[in-house]
Amino acid sequence: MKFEAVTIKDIAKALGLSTSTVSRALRDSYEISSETKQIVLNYAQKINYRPNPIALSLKEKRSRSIGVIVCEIANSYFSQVINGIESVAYDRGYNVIISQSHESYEREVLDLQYLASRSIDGLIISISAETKDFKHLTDLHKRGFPIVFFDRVVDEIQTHKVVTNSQGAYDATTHLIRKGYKHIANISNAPNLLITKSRIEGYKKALKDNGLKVTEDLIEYCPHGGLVYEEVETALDKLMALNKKPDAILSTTDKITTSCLRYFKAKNITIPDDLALIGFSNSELTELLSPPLSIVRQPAFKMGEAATNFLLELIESKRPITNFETKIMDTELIIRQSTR
Amino acid sequence: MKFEAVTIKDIAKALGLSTSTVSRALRDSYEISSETKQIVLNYAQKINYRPNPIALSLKEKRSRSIGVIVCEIANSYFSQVINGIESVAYDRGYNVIISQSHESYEREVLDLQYLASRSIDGLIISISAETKDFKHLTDLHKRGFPIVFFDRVVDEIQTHKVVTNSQGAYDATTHLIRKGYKHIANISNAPNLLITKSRIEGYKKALKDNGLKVTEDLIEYCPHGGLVYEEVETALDKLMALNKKPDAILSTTDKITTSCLRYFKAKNITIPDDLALIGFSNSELTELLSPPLSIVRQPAFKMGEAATNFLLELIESKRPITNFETKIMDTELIIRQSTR
DNA sequence: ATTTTTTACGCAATCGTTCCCGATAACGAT
DNA sequence: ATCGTTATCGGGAACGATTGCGTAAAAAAT
Repeated sequence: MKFEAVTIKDIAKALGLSTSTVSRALRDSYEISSETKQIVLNYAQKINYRPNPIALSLKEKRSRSIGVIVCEIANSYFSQVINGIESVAYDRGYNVIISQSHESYEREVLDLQYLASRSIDGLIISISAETKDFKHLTDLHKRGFPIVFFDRVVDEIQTHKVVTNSQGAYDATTHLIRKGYKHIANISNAPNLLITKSRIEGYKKALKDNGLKVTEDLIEYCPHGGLVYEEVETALDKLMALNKKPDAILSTTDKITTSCLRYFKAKNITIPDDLALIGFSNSELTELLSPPLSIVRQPAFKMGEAATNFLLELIESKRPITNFETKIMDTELIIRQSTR
Repeated sequence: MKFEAVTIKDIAKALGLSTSTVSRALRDSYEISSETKQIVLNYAQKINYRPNPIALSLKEKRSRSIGVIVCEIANSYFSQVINGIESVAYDRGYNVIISQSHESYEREVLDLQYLASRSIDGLIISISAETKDFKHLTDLHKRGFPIVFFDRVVDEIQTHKVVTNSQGAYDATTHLIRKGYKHIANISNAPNLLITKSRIEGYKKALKDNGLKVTEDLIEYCPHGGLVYEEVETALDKLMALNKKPDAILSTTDKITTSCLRYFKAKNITIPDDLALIGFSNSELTELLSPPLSIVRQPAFKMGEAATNFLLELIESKRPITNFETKIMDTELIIRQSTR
């Protein structure tokens, strides 16, 4: 069942004009008499004419839509980022097409192929935890395709980026130390990711600044970003089996944080009595959890806005941009009962 | 900065062929000799040719993309539905463009205008809580535009729909009654929505079936679907100010359920000792909440899949479909400690 | 050897829109 | 009366891809 819409030709035929005249009348060109304009405008209004965006895209070589690739939209952080992206895009007349990589490199490559063949004008991406090879991105980037990274960025590609700093992990760790915890474990995303490195760096620096030793055994990674519960379970099993068990845990992603909570609940480990827990999270439910969770919150919405502004600057710039910016945003530390 | 991609013309020119030959070679037409095919295929591969989907869309009068309008994607239920939509759409070679109404009628109309002018082949929508006038939808529908409703459907538009039945509210209410609660309040979405009516119907039927009286004072509505916390607060204030205070609460949307929890926490009302709470929710954190929440869970992912299959059937059907189906799906009752 | 068929390709229209050129008329200036 | 100017509009190419139709040469049939 096809849906036939009104075209400029229909108007032209009905009014006995040429398509050029109708087109110009609709665009309020000086070349068209005001009477003709009125006739065309009235008729277009009457039959509810809408320009065909596809024809326009073909002509203008731009689709006015941008692609977004994230691992999961059913994740508070990413859905908030997408809200930020959408709000800016909407204001500037762009469509947003969202794809999910589900933390799979293969799927990310497919998503990109799917989006990149000119149906989008630019891309905002947070790479999957699996992604170690960036050829799919560098290829596009080298050919001048506008890309902006956020959250999980790629170091070797020179473009605009939006990230949070290592201060969040630093502050969280410092907070734990001040509360008297001494064996602070860190459970993070895949080790190849820059945000993982950055957050572990913040964690380590806080330890050193407070005269505590860094123990590599206390650092665990989740290669799939905690998307599968079992990898968090394995990591925590290892931590809990240590001779010197941790007395506090810092988790550096949304998904891992709640998985930790699930684990401790299953094992009947009481927080914060047996163990303190603080984690990165953008969920709005953390204060309603048992116990209310101390968290590091990222300015997700603002990060989405910033990334989109960056991308639209790249897309709409007349000449190639070589002066790239990395926007580093502050996190917010919210102390509740899980670290008391 | 524009991004120039390879076209069929570039291949034709480079190989000294016509565009038709190249096109046919790429489509493996029988009219082209196997040697020519090989040459074209190799060259296309080498320069990484991708057909321009916009040109194809213009020619075929279809964009292979579908629009989705929901109130919020940062909502467990809707993000899970979107996952279901995406998985089917992806398999069938369709793009998904997501818009959020933020429970605003005005925004919903704008979103629709934005999407509908032929850049999408069909629409999957759950209308906003504010929407009482359906002209924007009926107009499109009358012109043969494929629309599928889910969750918040529109009665007067004849098309495929995907909903859950009133059994969820019935089961939840029955469960409360069995647990000995006698004054069960109901706090729901906007009264104009069909799902609100259906869920209240299930609630009332359960009361009657168990010999309890329906008290209209115990039913409260949130005109904005609980998107603003204050309306839930107002509703609960009213319920708590009743002479005969409720001893249990049934909330029928995700957002309202967690808002209830937030309210009771703020007021130091203990669940389930002071009051029992059961609510519709698709959040994965409900079992980690304080207390673990009894919930009615909707098969969100499956609903998204079903809606998409319906829509693609409408889109890809050769002749108009007049035999519309409403798929009614079962909810799942999960009992935890908030109703003990 | 001639006709017919097959093979393998090109031409040009098409989708809806814009925009570069022309074209035509009216009008004033010379 | 002729020319230049201006106002107003139409023709047609272009965007990238597909496809019906035409046609040359080669192959097959007569």
